Amino acid sequence: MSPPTIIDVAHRAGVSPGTVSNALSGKRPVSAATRARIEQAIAELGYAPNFMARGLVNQRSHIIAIVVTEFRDLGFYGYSSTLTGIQQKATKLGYSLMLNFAADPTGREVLPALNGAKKYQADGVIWAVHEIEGNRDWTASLDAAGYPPIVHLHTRPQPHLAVVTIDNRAGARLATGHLIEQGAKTIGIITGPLNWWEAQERLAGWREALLAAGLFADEALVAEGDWLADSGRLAMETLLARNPGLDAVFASNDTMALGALHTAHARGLAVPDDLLLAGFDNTPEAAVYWPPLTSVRQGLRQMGCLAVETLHAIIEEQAGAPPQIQLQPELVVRRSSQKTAAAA
Amino acid sequence: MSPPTIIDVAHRAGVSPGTVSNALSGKRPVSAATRARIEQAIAELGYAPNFMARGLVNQRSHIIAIVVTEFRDLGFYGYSSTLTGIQQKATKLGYSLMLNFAADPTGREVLPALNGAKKYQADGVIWAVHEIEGNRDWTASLDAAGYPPIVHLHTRPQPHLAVVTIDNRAGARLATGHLIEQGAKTIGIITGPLNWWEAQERLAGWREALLAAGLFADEALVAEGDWLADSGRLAMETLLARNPGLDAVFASNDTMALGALHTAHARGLAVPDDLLLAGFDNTPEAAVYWPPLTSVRQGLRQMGCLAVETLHAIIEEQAGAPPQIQLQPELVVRRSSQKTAAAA
DNA sequence: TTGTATGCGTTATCAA
DNA sequence: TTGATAACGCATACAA
Repeated sequence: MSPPTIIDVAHRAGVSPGTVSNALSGKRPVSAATRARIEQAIAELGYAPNFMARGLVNQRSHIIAIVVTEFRDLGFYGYSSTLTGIQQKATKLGYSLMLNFAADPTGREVLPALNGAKKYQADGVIWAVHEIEGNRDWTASLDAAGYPPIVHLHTRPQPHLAVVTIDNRAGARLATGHLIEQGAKTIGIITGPLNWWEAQERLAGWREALLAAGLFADEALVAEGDWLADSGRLAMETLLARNPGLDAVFASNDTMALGALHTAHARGLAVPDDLLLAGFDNTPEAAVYWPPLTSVRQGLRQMGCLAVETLHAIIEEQAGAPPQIQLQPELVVRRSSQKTAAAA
Repeated sequence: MSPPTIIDVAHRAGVSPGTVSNALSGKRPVSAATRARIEQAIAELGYAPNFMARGLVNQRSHIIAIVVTEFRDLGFYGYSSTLTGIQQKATKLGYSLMLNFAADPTGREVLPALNGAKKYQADGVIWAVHEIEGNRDWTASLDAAGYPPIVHLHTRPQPHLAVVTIDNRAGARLATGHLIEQGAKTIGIITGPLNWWEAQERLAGWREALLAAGLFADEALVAEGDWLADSGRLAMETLLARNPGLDAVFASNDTMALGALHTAHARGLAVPDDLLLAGFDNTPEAAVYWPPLTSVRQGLRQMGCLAVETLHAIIEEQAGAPPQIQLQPELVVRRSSQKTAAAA
């Protein structure tokens, strides 16, 4: 009843288990005749290797553990896109993926997730929890020995960590700079939760772009959201109430931009004629918002790929100092930010 | 350098490995004194059990493999929501999650994904690939022996399979019936790709509701989309062109409804005053569309929970005949479908 | 080119 | 209540 083992195959093929192992791995030569007999036996028995046993002796599980946070987070556009990139590269390199969940994104309770990876002897970990306040502090105090190597996503580059991330600040500069070029003078920002590193970076990018253009980054132009659409709706209300001359808004993600559009519609404000708008993420839906939304494209799939490649290099001990990779986003211009464009 | 083993702990605590194992599992009594020494040794060494070794002897990996399809699919609202439910229940029952990808959603090439689960001796599989044409046919011919038990999602109930699914037809009936109640006479539908089972079901539900109300389900009222927003935009164009009297549309998911709204805006059609609209999924964004979208809520998180519970029962051999669970969706009414409602 | 023996970390059986 | 030993399925060093 239990699945066939390498011993069953050996028995049926009339050879020793070691020979079957060699035939499968190709590490030692096996004669064509016996190889054929072995392959036939494998086919007849429906044998498949047991990776737990193999991992036990090899000290190599071929598992990459991905750590994300619970609840809504997986629904964020970012995760699914990143996961796709991770999956593709992982498959190519022969890794399987294990999904672990950190109980609380803001929490320091990282050990359960980390131990989840350790339990199954994961070869490496991709830490995809967004940096929020001190929730990366554990990296400094963790006794790295005894834990698999970790590649960090969505966090600020730090010399002692392997990090693959996106230049959020540059992205925000791109979007805000574009709004300035379109003639906007009073440009508000809807930020993410400001205890998120990425939200801070996007805010900083907005500020940098304004200063570079000689505009004043008034605090009244900053409204904090929580990444969700409804908070974008409210933040837009706030911005409009506080800034009579508001002529453009940069929303720190597309979903909040959708909320901002809602408020604009409700107030009878025409986008882009009365107000320019840009978002961040370039979700597939952004192109179909009304009006279509200018947004910042992050190379999330590529980031996933690079994370796996980086991790693989570390696992294979081909990496020197912890790699620091920062991807540059690009701006996708659509109608929401172009006053002069004719309606389609 | 290698992580501490149970033998190291035993050595340090001055007991035998078996005793340490018993102390950890609680399967045999251990004296308080030795237990204390063992726990101290564990803490000092930072010992964590090796589940691969444990799984090898127990023939129980405590792994549940989830099979989804590549690319965009994970971005669909459904998967992330379902995954959350799966994760919560799995953690509660002591399972870890492994993520496998079926190369092609329409393909019959399921063995790679299934073997991915088998390689790591997964205790069970949650097959979350949407049913498309014959992509479930393999279930009939698969030699179940040698594979872990499977619970199927997003597929039609079938006696020989364990299935947890949602009554898509009832959901579509709910939405369409509501549009009829609101006074609509000529109700179009934007379907998903019609080789998807769920798309067919939602179409059937629309048809049933129309017939029940004595309305004619004209083929001209059916426009096929591909679940993505842009296809909703185009389908809406088609419906408007073909049906001059069109006064309501049921979109088979919210994303396509967003596309439909886009077209309505572009054509200067007011929703809900000129045209009623309803969607399916009740994504978090639907409440912030302009106007807020009436939609069908599926209990996806609950579905994920139930899938794990069902699988667990089968693994523990507490299940009799393959369970067939069908969840009932509910309608969430918002402004897009209510002609009489005052604007908020 | 192939067979034999040992060990990976753990649990279970048996004896003490 | 505890210790010794075998076994899980596989890969490898060594012998043939």
